[in-house]
Amino acid sequence: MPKRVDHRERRALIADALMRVAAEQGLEAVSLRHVAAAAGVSAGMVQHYFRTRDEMMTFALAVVRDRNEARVSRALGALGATPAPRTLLRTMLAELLPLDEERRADGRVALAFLAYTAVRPAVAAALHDETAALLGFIAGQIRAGANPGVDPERAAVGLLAVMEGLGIYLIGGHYPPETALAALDTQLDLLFGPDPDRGSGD
Amino acid sequence: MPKRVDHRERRALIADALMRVAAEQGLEAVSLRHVAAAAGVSAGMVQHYFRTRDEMMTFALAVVRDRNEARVSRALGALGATPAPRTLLRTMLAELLPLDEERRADGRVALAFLAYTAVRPAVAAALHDETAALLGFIAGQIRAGANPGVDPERAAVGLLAVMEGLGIYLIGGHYPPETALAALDTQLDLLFGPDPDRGSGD
DNA sequence: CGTTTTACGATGCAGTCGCAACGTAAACGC
DNA sequence: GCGTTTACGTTGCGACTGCATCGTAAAACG
Repeated sequence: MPKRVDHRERRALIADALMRVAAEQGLEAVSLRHVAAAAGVSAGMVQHYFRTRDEMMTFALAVVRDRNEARVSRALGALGATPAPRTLLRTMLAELLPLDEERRADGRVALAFLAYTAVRPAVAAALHDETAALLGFIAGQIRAGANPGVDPERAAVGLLAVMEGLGIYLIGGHYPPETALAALDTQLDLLFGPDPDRGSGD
Repeated sequence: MPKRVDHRERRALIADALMRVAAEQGLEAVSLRHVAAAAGVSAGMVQHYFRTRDEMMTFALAVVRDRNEARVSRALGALGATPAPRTLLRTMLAELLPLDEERRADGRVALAFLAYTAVRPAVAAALHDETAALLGFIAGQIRAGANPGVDPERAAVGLLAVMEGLGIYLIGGHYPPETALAALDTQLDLLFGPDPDRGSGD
């Protein structure tokens, strides 16, 4: 048994198991023993890499955020340089929507963490900056390309809220992915005017 | 000690304590003993009115929904007969937003239940009809008063998602109530055109 | 009056929890 | 070579969990 192991790899392995447990049974089912079992390792090993459950949770929360960030930057990277603002926003927001089962699973975990942080203000504070930055970015894109007369800051808040809300309802299975995408495009139509690349309807 | 007590009253009392616990510490802190302590009664009494924890949870979930419904119908009732669609929607959606601490507390509980039902599909199914009905109602209002060219169904999905998303960010404290209200009004502006009753800005 | 029903409070039990403590085997530093 | 460090696996403890059970007091019913 080698003495030197990659800590990051092990922690990622465990966090992965944690997210599987959380996605299937919720955060309250996330215990040392459950996560260890899901990862196929001993409880002692989990304890070796995360000294407390809180530490494990915090790490997993960071993983969730990193995954989303990676998804977005990958999607945006495939877009080529200087895409149109509308295209950029649509790509980014659609990527953040839980449209397939993989993202739905991640979405369930993210939702669980949302409720988790809602009663732990100290943890939640770390997310404010992220939202503010995202809002600023979206506002910039809107300013660059949207109809005159729309307030970029306000429209950005609305657009991000649409994405978040659509995600919630998708996770709950209240409507199919197509409905969410249609609503997203409708929202973009409202801000940018009808998309010339798409028939104004379906 | 009277033999005859109002079961509904007792259950409401307990559910109220449950919601206080859930709002402050999350659903995972909701245990027989905690709820009993918060309600100032014995654990045995809680067990007398709710035979299982699940039964208690289900009841509390219903209470959350009833509260929102009551809030909305009260707000709409104060609006007089046949209000303008835009006014009606704005009143309804603003009422559902967690703008004050009372609604924020309820919102935290609702968010916790959202994550709770996300891993209990059977419970979640009951919410689909509610969303569908709400969507239908909103679409009707949009059809009645919005700009021509907007698809009522799609716009309804977007509008409801905006409300939900704004609520999430408000609960997280990502921005103040005014920002959320401004975004809501901006959204309504997009659908109905600028509100003549309000200066197109602040 | 007595009996039944309702409304609890108290206790106990099996299971799970986080976490500390301990033991051990393997690799590195010397 | 040997001691130290790292990487675990195992065990156990105290606290908590949901829930069943039991006892009891009081009101309703006959």
